[in-house]
Amino acid sequence: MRIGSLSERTGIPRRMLRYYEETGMLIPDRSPNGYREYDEQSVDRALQIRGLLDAGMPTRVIKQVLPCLKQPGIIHILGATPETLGILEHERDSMSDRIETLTRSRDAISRYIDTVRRARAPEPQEA
Amino acid sequence: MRIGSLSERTGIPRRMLRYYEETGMLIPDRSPNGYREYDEQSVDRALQIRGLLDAGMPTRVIKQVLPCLKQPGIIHILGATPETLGILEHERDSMSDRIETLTRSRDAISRYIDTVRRARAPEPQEA
DNA sequence: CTTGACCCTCACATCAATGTGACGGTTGGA
DNA sequence: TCCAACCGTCACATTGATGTGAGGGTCAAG
Repeated sequence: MRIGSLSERTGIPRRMLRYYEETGMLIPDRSPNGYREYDEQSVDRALQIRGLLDAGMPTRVIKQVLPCLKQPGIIHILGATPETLGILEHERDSMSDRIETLTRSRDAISRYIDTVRRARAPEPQEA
Repeated sequence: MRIGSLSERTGIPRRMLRYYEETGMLIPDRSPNGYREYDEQSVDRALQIRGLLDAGMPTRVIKQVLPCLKQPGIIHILGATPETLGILEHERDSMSDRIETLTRSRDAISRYIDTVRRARAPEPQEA
């Protein structure tokens, strides 16, 4: 599919899909006329990128991390230098930290919401 | 304590602590001479802010979310308009999304690391 | 009183992620 | 043929989180 369809299906602006290519995170094929041609997989991949960016992960890291998130067999072990491995481990740990922080905060927010809800609508009210 | 100590104890640059104040996320007292005076609580609070920023949450949102993360009793329900409540719920949901994305990715990375490790350092288990 | 280690504000610089738009090519249908 | 709806690159603008440094107060110890 072309960039417009992918954009529509993912909700990610064209500009950003081009940016993803520029940073090496998501590189599409090219039609003879020069148009970007994305395969079906790109939908998931783009959304994954979107999610990681939203979670504060820089493109530089996403690029390094993405190859591990492929489904079909792990054939790309070859390219794993010890250095890359170290980076990945560090990244895994910092992701765990983020997850913890986010989880703690989210739970606190949830409790807060519940409390307010309970304090506000203990009685049956009429809309 | 003053900004230097807080900076040292949290690892957060002075510049950023001032920025936190500027954005309304962490507002210290002031000594008569104009110096910022932080209380003990500020340590946790600053780290919390740091964590949420790292997790991609913008200051604008952190500012709105922080009041819910206080420990001592929930006396600040009063200021909770239905609008704020809506924002909080939305934020809670988007945090859950981020947590999911991060967790999925982290687990994938972990599996990848394990696989590479195993392929690289054959263990005396079952050859 | 001087010095050194703090602190202040202000303002500009940087960097990554985005927005926006100019200018032009491709293609399919009225 | 011509237009509309796509697509391309290029390049500048913006925004949020930071770095950096200039110019100047505060204060305790020597």
